[in-house]
Amino acid sequence: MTSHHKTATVSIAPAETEAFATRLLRWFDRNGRHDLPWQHPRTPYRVWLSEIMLQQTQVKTVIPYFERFVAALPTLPALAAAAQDEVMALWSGLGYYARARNLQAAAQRCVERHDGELPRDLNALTGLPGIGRSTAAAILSQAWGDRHAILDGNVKRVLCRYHDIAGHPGLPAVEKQLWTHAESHLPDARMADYTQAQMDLGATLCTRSDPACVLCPLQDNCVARREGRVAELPTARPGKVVPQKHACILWLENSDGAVLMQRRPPTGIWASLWTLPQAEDAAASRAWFERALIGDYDAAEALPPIDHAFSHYRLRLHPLRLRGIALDRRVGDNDDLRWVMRDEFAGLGMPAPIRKLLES
DNA sequence: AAGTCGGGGCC
DNA sequence: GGCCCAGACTT
Repeated sequence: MTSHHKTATVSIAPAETEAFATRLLRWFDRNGRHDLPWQHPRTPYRVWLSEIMLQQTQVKTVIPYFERFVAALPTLPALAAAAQDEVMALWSGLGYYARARNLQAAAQRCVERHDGELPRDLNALTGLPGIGRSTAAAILSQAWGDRHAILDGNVKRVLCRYHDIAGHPGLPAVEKQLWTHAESHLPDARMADYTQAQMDLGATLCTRSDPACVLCPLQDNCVARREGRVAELPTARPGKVVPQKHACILWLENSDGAVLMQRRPPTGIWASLWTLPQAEDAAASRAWFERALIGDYDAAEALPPIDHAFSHYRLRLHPLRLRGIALDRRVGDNDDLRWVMRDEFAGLGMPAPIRKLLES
């Protein structure tokens, strides 16, 4: 523990509190992002969708997904009424697929209990699946201008530096302290702009590496800047060893050229997505094949392995390709296992590495 | 408090 | 290659 580390008790001078929001808003008017897709029009549904997509995902990545999603499902009731496969297909490639399932479940609950609209209330929003405290605050402030603090990755980074707070921001004790600071800086007006301004500052100036402090509207009061500690804040997440896992996947085609695909279970990795039949090892792969299919397993062509990295483990997929296969009549084509033609791929939610393999 | 959940951007 | 990103949820 270093001497500069702050305790949980904080006190903010009123002048400094005012300076934070005032300077940030003045900077935002000239230098903020005013042309993001969800800002025009800035409806509650579009703000909500953008906030969910932006969880752990950069703006640049989200934009094309957002445009495609709102074009297909332009309103909350449309999302609620859509087929789950359509929602998953629209999300396919974005990752963290629980976000998509929670999004639709929340939409359906809004139709049932909130007259088809997003509730304008922090606790009601937090009670919906996929919406936590920060996302609820971001929705309320941007959609209606309500006065709530957010605390996302951008704000955490800015506040850790501005107040010189050490310790990984994901730790509950540090996070609690950051919430206190975030609440203390709130302006009395312009909440939508203020919320966007914080994110813009974190995304464009107060970046993780090589921040542009000389351009920062908060540089005069930034403690880390004054103390020369900007580069070491926020404190990095403690490292962890990620395990390496393996799996065999079967790329099977029938005489029509259709590919056999399987829907994954509703929980766990790639939940509810369509993927190639997968087994833990070669023996299990062969056993499944011989139980379900008619064909010569030993004639399969081994394709180069595919390496895929998750946050908490690495996966090496070993594909086997085999053509001219038929399903055993006792197994049959059903809701969770079916032959898919190439022109149907776009309509199915598939893990990114599987889609890449099939479309290569 | 720690683990589970993707995929891509960027160094 | 590693680390992180407009986090939430489960255990």
